[in-house]
Amino acid sequence: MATLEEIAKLSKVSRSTVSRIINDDPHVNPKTRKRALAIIQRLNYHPNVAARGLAAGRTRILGLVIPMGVSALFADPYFPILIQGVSAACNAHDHSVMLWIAEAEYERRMIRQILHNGLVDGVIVASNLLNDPLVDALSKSHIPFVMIGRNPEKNALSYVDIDNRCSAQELVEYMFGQGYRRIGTITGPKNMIAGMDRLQGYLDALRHKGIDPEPGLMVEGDFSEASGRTAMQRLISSRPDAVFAASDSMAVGALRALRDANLRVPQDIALAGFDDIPLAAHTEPPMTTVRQPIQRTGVVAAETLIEMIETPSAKPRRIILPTELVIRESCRPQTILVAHSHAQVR
Amino acid sequence: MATLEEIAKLSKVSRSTVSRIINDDPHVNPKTRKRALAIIQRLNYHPNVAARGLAAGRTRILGLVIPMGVSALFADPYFPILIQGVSAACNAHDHSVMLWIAEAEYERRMIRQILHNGLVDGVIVASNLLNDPLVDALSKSHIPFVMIGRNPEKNALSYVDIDNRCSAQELVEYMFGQGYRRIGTITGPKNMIAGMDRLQGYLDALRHKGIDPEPGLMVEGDFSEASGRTAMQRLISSRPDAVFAASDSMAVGALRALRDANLRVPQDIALAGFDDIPLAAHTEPPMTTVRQPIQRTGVVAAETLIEMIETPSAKPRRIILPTELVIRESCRPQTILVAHSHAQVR
DNA sequence: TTGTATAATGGGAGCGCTCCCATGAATAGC
DNA sequence: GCTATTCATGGGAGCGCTCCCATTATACAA
Repeated sequence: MATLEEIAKLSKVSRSTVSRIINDDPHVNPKTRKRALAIIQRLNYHPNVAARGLAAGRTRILGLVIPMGVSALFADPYFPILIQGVSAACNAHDHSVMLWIAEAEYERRMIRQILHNGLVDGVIVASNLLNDPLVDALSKSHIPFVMIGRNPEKNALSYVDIDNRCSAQELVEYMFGQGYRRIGTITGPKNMIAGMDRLQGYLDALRHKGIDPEPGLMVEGDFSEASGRTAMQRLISSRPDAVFAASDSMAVGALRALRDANLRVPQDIALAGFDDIPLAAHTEPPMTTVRQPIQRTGVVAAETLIEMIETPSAKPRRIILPTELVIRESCRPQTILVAHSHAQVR
Repeated sequence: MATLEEIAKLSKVSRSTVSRIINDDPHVNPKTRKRALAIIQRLNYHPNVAARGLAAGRTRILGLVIPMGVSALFADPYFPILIQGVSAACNAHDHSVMLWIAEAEYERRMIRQILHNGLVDGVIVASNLLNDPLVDALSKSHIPFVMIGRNPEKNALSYVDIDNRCSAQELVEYMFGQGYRRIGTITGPKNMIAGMDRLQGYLDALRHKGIDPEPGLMVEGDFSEASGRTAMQRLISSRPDAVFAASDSMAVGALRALRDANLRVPQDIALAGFDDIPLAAHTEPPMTTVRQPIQRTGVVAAETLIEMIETPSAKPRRIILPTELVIRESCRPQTILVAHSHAQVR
């Protein structure tokens, strides 16, 4: 494995000059640069990342932390797509990504490691939990980081998010617009911000319509398909004419519960989800939902973080990405049902 | 951020002694060790990974490379679960994982980076392509690596895999045992080893039964749901009484095609898949399939790699993990159909 | 010509660690 | 009691880079 010094010797210049060349320093004679570059190419030289990190304090590595309360989280394609976005952006900006899947068991050690081993230039925290100890530790440190999903208690931190509340409100108002009146909801878990925001959006829509929320029409789930199914089974007795599930996975579960109960969608009970996972377009009937730009979220988070690392400034960056209401057949009065329309509003 | 030297000063010993302590070297007086350990704890000291990597040539970081021909690969939960397995094993063995999602666009640069930047101690390659240039490059280097899925052309390399061929054969023979006679197959793509092996298993089962393969009963897919659907549409005209799809995702697509054609499963055409993704248990009817231990594959790959790094030896490790035939309702003659049985053989 | 910017380059120091060798103290063997 | 042996520890060198300062070469104005 070649070193700077070897390249220097072969190109008959000093170590320093070669260093300037590989770091795109303008203070190098073009002829010298060209000559050295040829040698670099020929020897397939790549600077040693560890040495670079040690000397410059910069590694071009971003940390990505994914929570892992339940391993079932990976049944949902959200995190895989997010990871892919982060990775793509890192590739494009010549960075690498270090992945930590946070198992509670190793959490404390992992936090210490992330904070103190000096390997990553910054961290993306895809934890949407309230009170994440990693976020606390990180904000006390000087390491740049961005969260995926904002935290209402820590509004002074950088984040990339969507407007869960407004998006949910918009969807539920669309459902009202379709003529549904008794709209129930399957919520996300209480300790997850996104879930609570979507519930707020649902409540906003009801209030707007002058309708009092009914406890029997609001059942808690945990974003999983299984929980959606159970929740729907309980909801049926309250006789809603439509149900808004706070995630597509739960909506799919709900769909199954309705099929088991021999109820037709949307004729007997209409259904809508949230996320627009790939499956949502292929359920029977296809699911009306809110598309959130998952991959884009990853890309923007990585790019924002790199920017923060390169041009440090005190002020946190708060980014809200737009969502899109996706209208399909699961939530449409029978009379205007057209086969597989993919019209989208907003 | 504390350094070794600082810890040394505070504990009134030398840098070397502290280094021995954090590396569990036995040649240290227990009292000295205890004293220094207290300081280390108090200052929350963690050795700098870059410095360590530079000095010792070992970083305790494993690289994980995932191919990314189609971004749709992530719709399938295979890779997420694999990643999780690798990550879990790394956590347990105090290693970290560097994730590279190989986009063709950056492939060459990525290969160089992996090989030459000296950051990872070893690499796990989850590419099941024939002729992966990364595998070529890696085998010319001295970097330890293991492949997920073996490569028939490079049998001298280390890998973790399942026996795709035998598992497929066993499944198809089970289908014959259920009384089906005209069994078709939807294969994986031609350049993927796992797909070709499963096709071989199908052919083995036919030969065993003395049945000549029929071109019209073998249609190529690409492991995706969409391709399964298309393939099934073409298969229908050949009038099979059962179809073996080389992945559950394709089986799900096939199921949709059959539903569209108003054919019942398993009464009109029986269906079986491969992988046992979570969805397979929840299709209508639930899917008969072969369960492969995906997470376990990741764990074993990581552990094997760590072992290879720690005790280098010339000989490659080849590991085949067991699979399990999972019998559900999609492939069972109507007469013996019982609701939601989860019996499993082998 | 002399002086003074400016460009191009070289070399030392040092990032935080590990590894090796040297040293001194304690213990054992005769 | 004196030399071997073991144990505990210290300090130098060096991993491959970046950063800073010094030096030399070149250009341009006075």
